[in-house]
Amino acid sequence: MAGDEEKKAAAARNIRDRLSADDVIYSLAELFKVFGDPTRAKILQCLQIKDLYVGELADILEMSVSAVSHQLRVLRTAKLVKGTKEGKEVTYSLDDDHVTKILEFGLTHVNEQRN
Amino acid sequence: MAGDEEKKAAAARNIRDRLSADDVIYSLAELFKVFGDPTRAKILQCLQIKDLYVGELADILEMSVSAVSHQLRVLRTAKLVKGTKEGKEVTYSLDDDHVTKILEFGLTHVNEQRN
DNA sequence: TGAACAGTTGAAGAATTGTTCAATTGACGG
DNA sequence: CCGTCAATTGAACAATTCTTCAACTGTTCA
Repeated sequence: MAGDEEKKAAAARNIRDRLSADDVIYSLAELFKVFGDPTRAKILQCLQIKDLYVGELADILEMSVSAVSHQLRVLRTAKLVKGTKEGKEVTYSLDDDHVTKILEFGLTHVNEQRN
Repeated sequence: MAGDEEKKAAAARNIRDRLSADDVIYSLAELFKVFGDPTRAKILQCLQIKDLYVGELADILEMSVSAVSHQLRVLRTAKLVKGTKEGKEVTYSLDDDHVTKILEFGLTHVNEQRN
């Protein structure tokens, strides 16, 4: 059949047009990528409990201050946390209402998966 | 002060003990990592619309069948999609109630961030 | 001023990731 | 059985990621 390829292409276009715009998808993936690292997930969990400064986070996670700081930069760039300088220390806190919900949701999923 | 270091360590331990167990955190990060790639996010969105077989997905995403298949393997491993062989074709569908909600949630977040 | 401390930054290296290409498996029709 | 089509797989490669180390900025306090 001759128009077969065209039909397939039209069907593909139909679905493709219903997806989110490319830049939205990229932002979405970017967001999830930030959550997709154990260190960052832990940092976010810590900050759910209370605001903390970098040295404290390093102690809790048993990691170098430098490593923690690098990850905090990623979280800052994603606007998920913010740091405010207080004297020598920089205290970090969650900067986004969604963080808690997203983590919660993921945890629910993971726990259910575990049965 | 001598007991200062000990106090800090105790405080750190206190917070650390309230975090999710390490393997839970790892699973959590692993889950988000799967969502953290544009191609996979698109595949999931496609399968939200309707079940599709590999060739169709390749057409929609304008990618090679091989590339799509590799990503489907990742999604399968994460138990987010499942494939069922029907003749020569393998039809894929979402295998998890949470997928839609997680994507939805992420999209809401991304859209709000955009203002 | 300068020593000590908190944090950030950049370069470097190992490890992981996503795509491509070629080879392979498995199902179907002649 | 053979050729074809759909899909999976493994090796290879470039690109990205995460941690470490060393150097640096900036603040405090003596």
